Amino acid sequence: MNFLRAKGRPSKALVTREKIAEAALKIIDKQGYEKLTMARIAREMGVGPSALYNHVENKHELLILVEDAVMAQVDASLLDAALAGEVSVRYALEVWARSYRDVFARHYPLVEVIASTPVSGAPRAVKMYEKLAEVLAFAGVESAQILPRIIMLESFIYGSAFDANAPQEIFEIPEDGDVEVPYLRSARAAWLEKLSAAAIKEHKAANPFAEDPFQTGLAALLADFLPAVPGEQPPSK
Amino acid sequence: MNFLRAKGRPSKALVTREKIAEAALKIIDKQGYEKLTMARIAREMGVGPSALYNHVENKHELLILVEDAVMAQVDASLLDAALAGEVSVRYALEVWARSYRDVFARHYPLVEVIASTPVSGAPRAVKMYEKLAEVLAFAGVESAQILPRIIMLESFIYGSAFDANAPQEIFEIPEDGDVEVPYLRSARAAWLEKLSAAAIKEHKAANPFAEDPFQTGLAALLADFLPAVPGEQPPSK
DNA sequence: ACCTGAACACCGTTCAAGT
DNA sequence: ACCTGAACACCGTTCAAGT
Repeated sequence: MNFLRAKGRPSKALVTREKIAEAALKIIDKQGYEKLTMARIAREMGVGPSALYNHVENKHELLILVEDAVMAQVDASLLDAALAGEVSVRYALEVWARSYRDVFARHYPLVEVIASTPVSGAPRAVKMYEKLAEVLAFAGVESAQILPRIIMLESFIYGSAFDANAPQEIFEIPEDGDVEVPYLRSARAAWLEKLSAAAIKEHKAANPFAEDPFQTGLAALLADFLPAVPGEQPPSK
Repeated sequence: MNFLRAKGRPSKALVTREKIAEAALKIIDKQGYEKLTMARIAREMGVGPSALYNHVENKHELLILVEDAVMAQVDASLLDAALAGEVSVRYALEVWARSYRDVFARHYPLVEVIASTPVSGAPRAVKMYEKLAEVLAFAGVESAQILPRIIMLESFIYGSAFDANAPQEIFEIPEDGDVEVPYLRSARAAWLEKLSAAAIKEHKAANPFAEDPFQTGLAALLADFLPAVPGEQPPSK
């Protein structure tokens, strides 16, 4: 692979777990997840593919490394602000959730990894969950309810990350179809008309159709376990 | 591959799209998604792998076939009952959503396929969406709100399907870790204690921890856009 | 301990040849 | 139109050899 380096152990380690995550993220950003192969990651680092196996057990473990790095991109700064009493818990969780969804919309192949792997392998993910648990406790959520509320929010966020990646035409039905779908067709037309007026041109998410479902759902889930804040305006619908 | 059959076109087609989906589901049920390869599907049908390419463009298109077959396993019978006025829309959607989640918890690798592929390629999925749109219209949801409410529910269902597959120990943190996570640890302990009393032994879902987040979240999302039914008891928390 | 380089058992997919 | 069978360009992973 590398024609300049002799065989055998180099005087200084060429590969580290941090450098692997870094190289992987570079490839993901530039070429996408389909191109994320052991060979490409190794090439990006200037070593042979087998060199990676001195630092990770297999590709799944490598993806956990990437997951943890991606987790650190989530904006959890308002969670601290909420603990300091500077913003409401409701608002802090809304901003956090939106950032979480946006980050994993770009990295949706990792959702399966996070959802199926013990968090303990991803220290920065653990840190985020710890902060979240603290915020919910601070907000008065009873102890046994903290984890199920976090999981509830996360489930919605993960699903919404997928939805944000959906093509705009996902609910488009060709006219010539042999089945009649009048309700679906008119529902889509009505929504499209409403959207084209406002949200499409600003398209906050990748998919403008993803905005309302996420915003409305998030507000409903938060309202369910957070006490209403007096003087705060209710989420606009 | 098959040593008994001569080359060339057989008198009767050996492969059809229906048979492909059938063979794929058989493999998924018995060996799981990791083992779902073109070669194995072909082998199950007694043909060579390349024979499949006369019926599907590529593996992704094959997965859409599977998706559509799996969609048909979702229990949508109560949606009809709701339209007939036999049960409340709320209850019908709850049963539908639970079935949907259970089915795709078993088939979570398909979630990415559904979420990223136009529904028009999956006729049975279209049928389900049409029925859903009709039910929401029947319940008085305004036209432009029907599709965003469906997507909102679906996002939560997909995320919950992943969560149902999570290992029980996903939030377990080893004692010897170098980071302190007191809030997360006590939140987990409190929930575990509450759960072990009741839900663990009956474990409706694969993962008993998935039950409360799903039930509570679903109720909150439904309550947000369905008018309260007088005389119906509110969802127990 | 940590690299190289060859090798292995698979993947999905293509395509000429055949009826 | 629809199959076979050989082939291709990859995959992730293993392991002896080397320092």
